[in-house]
Amino acid sequence: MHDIRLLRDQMDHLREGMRRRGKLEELAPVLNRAEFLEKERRDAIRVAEEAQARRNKLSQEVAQRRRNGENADDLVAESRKIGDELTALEEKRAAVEAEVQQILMELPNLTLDEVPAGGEEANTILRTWGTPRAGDSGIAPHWEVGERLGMIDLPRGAKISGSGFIVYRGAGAKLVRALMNFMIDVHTEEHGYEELWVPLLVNRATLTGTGQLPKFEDDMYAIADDDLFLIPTAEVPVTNLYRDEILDAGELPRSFVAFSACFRREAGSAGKDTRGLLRVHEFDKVELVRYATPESSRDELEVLTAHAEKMLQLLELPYRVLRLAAGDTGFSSAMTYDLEVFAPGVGKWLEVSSCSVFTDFQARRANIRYRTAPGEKPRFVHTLNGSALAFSRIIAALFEHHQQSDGTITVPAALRRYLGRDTLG
RNA sequence: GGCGUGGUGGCAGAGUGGUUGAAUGCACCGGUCUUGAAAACCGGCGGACCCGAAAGGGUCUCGUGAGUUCGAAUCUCACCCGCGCCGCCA
Repeated sequence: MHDIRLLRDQMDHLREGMRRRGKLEELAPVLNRAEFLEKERRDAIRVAEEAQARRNKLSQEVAQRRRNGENADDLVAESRKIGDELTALEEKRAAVEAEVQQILMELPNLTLDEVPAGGEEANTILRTWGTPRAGDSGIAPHWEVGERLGMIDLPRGAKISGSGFIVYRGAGAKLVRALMNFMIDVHTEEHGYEELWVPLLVNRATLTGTGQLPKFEDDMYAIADDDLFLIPTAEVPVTNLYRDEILDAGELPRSFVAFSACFRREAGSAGKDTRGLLRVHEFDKVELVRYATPESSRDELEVLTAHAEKMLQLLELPYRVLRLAAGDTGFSSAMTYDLEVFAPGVGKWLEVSSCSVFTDFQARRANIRYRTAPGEKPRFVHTLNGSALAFSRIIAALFEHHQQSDGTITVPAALRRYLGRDTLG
């Protein structure tokens, strides 16, 4: 969420930000409305507070007179009149505030200056690591390998839950467990992250904090009876860990790693990547989250991204790093790098990580602050997160990139001790 | 799920309708003292918002939201959360 003060003195900045995301046309009327409402809001506050101040004074005089045994009926009558005024003023203030708040909650974050304007076509490849295998060299797609080797069972996943739900079995199931331990171990032991294990069901306040609500309710699985939602990513519970708290400057930066299942309805994506493991409703992921100061957050994005890249290097999977253009950058993010790994069986680059800095956008929503020094005013922290990594697509890439001509799969060295073998199949 | 009980500032803990944003203690910050530190003493010390160039002034905030009242931390109702016991349960 943006600072409401932007509506007073930085409307141009706000409009420019929306333009870079390609949303100005859509949002211009909303921005104008918000600018007007913010003026109304402050006006209503001022008038109401003046009335309240008058009433408070009268109440004290009433108390004073009563103590002296004097009559105060006239003051009481006047005070009551102010009370009626206040009720009306409050109503107006609440209505205006609710509307401006609603608008503010649904405006995407401003991207950093270095983020190019434009949509997906304006994304740029920053660097590539490793050598992708040719996509036409007879490499079987991961679902064929997985089924042939008895490691994934898509028909039964569909039977149990529906399409887009996977059953891993045998060495495939163990691979999931191995990936989890491997990734968490590297991040805790080599990158200094604190390990967390978090709830998969969260409440509305939590989802509002990270930006999924109110705008993206339809993208999530909901438990209506309890007003809870299945998390789309561990970012949600982890970032909200310190919601409504004030940290000491000495505690920053803080970094957390958490494994979780992730649930996505993928509303509106019917027909895309329907085969195999590429786009599913439930997948597993190891997520990194960092809390940083505003001064360091930009640099921390590089650190975070390097940590995610490290995992791909250890898994010996060729990948490329994309700088997303403003229009392709997520709602809450100010700048995002996507990591894409090449899967030669399907001949596609697969997004396996998205590393973002959110500036104070999430922190303001979630009210996560820190104090630079004792006695100083609290400031909002900056939050970052990135997948490191998303399992199902990584498994697809492992099955395809490390596929041998005899149909077996070579296990990357770093993963062998977790899996207990160096070949699958 | 049932019954009971409780939610006050960073923590502990007073306060049951009127100068209470809130005693007191601890913690924290500044100062005096000290070679230095500790102790002692003095002072300060929640957050959000509005007006203002600033100085400063004002409003809100005692789990959340409604209500009673001229006036609510204090009274009423609903909800949320904690704790205890019972029930159920991986």
